[in-house]
Amino acid sequence: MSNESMTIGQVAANADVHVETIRYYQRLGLVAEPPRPPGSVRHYEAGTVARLRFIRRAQQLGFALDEVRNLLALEDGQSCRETRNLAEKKLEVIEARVADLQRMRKLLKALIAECDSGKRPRACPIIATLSAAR
Amino acid sequence: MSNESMTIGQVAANADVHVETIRYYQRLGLVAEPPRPPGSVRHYEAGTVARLRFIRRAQQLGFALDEVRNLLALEDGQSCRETRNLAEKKLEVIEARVADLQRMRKLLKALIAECDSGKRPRACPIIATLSAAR
DNA sequence: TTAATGTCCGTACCCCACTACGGTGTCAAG
DNA sequence: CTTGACACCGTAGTGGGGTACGGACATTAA
Repeated sequence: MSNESMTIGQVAANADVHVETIRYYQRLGLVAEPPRPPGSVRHYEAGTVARLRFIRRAQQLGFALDEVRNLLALEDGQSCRETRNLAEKKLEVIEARVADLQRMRKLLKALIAECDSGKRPRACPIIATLSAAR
Repeated sequence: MSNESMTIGQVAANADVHVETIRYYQRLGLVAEPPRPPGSVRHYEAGTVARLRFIRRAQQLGFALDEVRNLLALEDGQSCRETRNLAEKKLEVIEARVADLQRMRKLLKALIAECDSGKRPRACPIIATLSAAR
């Protein structure tokens, strides 16, 4: 199934992306476009599937395609330090986002509880609190 | 500075968004467009600034404008019970988002730590992990 | 050998969240 | 009362990340 040579459709099925997405990535230079044998279709090696999975995973980690391009560039360069730095920056972004969400979550929970207690003023106090300048 | 009546430019400066963004939100119905006095410009009350800050904040938390619209409905809503239910749904959304981010965070942290441990085989563990078949 | 399915390729289109442009109207300082 | 910044308004363009379309060619199952 994932032998030496696959069609783009087989690659797509294996990597769980659409054919058009592969072509899109080729246009962006994230995936190589193998030469087309005259009078035939392009043949892809199994490594392409791994590369596509790499892209998907990196995206799931919050990397934009532009950042993924950098990660892919490091794949050959074996520069672990640079890769680590990219990952660390991403980690900071994610942690800040989590902290923000946790604050909002806490607030929502408290406000829902307050709603339930019935001892609220006239208007629902939820957004009044959420809207407060931080 | 944030008195009774402000121009759209003052609102924008206070909320740290562009004037055009306010107009865009008005087109989307996220922000009300006050009546235009004949032969004059529109006047905004200070609450608009809070509303814009709320939108920005919710966006930073990863809510799309469409979801923000629902959040804002809490503010505009009259029925406390409905409001409470919306809040509870949003709480679920937030908790799911936190869980997602925590997964990313954990993975990234582990990978960074592995990088730092120096006992890495040959290749960068981050690249190796991203490359691995799922 | 022929019909169905898949590939190739360019171009166009989609959604989202803005951002820019350009012409006219309003306002306030000098 | 002019000048320059700002407001108004419609329309168009941008960037990210794809998705859809359509005609010509290739491959495969029947």
